[in-house]
Amino acid sequence: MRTDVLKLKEDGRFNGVHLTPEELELLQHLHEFKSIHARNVHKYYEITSNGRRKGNMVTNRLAKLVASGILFQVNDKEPKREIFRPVNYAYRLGVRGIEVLANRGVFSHDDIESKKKYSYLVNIPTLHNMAINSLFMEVYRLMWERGESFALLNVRSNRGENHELIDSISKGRELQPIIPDWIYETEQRIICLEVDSGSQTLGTIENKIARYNLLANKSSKPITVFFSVGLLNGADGESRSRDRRVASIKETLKESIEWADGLEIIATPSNRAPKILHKLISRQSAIGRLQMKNKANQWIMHANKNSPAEFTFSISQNDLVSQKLTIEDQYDLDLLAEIRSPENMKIGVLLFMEEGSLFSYQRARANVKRIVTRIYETTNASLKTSLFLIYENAEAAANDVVALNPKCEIIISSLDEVKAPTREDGVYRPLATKVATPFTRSEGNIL
DNA sequence: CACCATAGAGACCCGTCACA
DNA sequence: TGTGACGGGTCTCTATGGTG
Repeated sequence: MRTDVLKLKEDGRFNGVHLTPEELELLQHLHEFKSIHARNVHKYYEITSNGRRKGNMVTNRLAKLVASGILFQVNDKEPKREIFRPVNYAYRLGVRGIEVLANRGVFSHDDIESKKKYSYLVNIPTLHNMAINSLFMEVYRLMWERGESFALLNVRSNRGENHELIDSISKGRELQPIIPDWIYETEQRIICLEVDSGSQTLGTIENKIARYNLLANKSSKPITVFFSVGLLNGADGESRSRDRRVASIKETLKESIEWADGLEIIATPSNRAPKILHKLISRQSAIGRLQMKNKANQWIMHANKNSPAEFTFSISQNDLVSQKLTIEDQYDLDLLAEIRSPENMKIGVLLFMEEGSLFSYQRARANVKRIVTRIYETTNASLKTSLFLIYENAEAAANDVVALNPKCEIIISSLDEVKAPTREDGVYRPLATKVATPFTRSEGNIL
């Protein structure tokens, strides 16, 4: 017998109903989102039932909640329409749902009447809002699978305009107010979500980032701006243009930009957004420069240990290269490696990369330029120097959009791959996925 | 009189089906 | 995805009557 359900009685207007804790939480999300597309409500039930409830079972349950006044169903049916069009359904809080939340202290009892009065204005979510909500649900799924919750992680999830940071800035009038599509606030950072359908000009994006930069200067907590590009989550037809859009957002930022302390910018295609966002939400602290150097060092060690004897990977002792390429600024490389085989030798400029990170991208871009201008153009060509972009895992390495022109050799690798470098056939392949053109990659030898 | 055990009625839950 | 209908199963409420 469940003792954690909230029991509501039949009251003349509405049927009685028992609400589970998960359903009460759903009501809170519904309060924040104002309305949620039926598809996403179904997703929520599927997640919280560990996949047991789906399809009609959920529909039935929702009908129950509607009959008991907890939810209200909205749709975009049109009375007379000859052309068939699938009907969209969405749910918002019903009158009793509003009362339940007030009783639980989500908002004050004084607000009940106005909320009831204006709830009819809430309609089917727009595509844009649906995308924000879909992303929310996918992050929720990842959290659920790991036994996490917003409460446990101490994360607040809010509509952008409801956040006091945005409030205080708008009041001061020092800034044209900027309202994120959504805000996730963790103990460590404030994540401002921007869902990008590609309709804004790059100038607008640039302007937005500039304002976030100012905002970050005023905020006591580090700010992460998260661009999720694309409205449809799984659709592949979209993916090519999505990658290009991500690339141009990343390219927007000039190298000379002065980053505010604690400002971090992420740009990613929407299909990768849930994983990256979840990592940001659940991760306790950001990766600092020392850790990046450490990761690069790990890569060298694992690569050396797991490669056949004729290959050696070591930290470079070459002073000449080191003097030319090590520049102590924000784009500085993590480590210089030396890779040797009996016949060959190559210098690797190692950067630890985080998927989606604009900062990582800028470092990569700056280091390509450094290799070209400081090595290729000023020393004799016998010294081969390549840029190595090292990711935490193979998935991140494969999916990050790094649309660079390979003016020098750019090799994509990951810690995963050097930890377990042999494939099924037992043949060691020096892992070398190379950037062929900004949007294509090829396989090749490491030397 | 306060308290407890019990049993039946009704409320609610869940999954399934056909069909729109 | 939705609606409406079905039916078995569980839980809750309440009336009733016995007991110390």
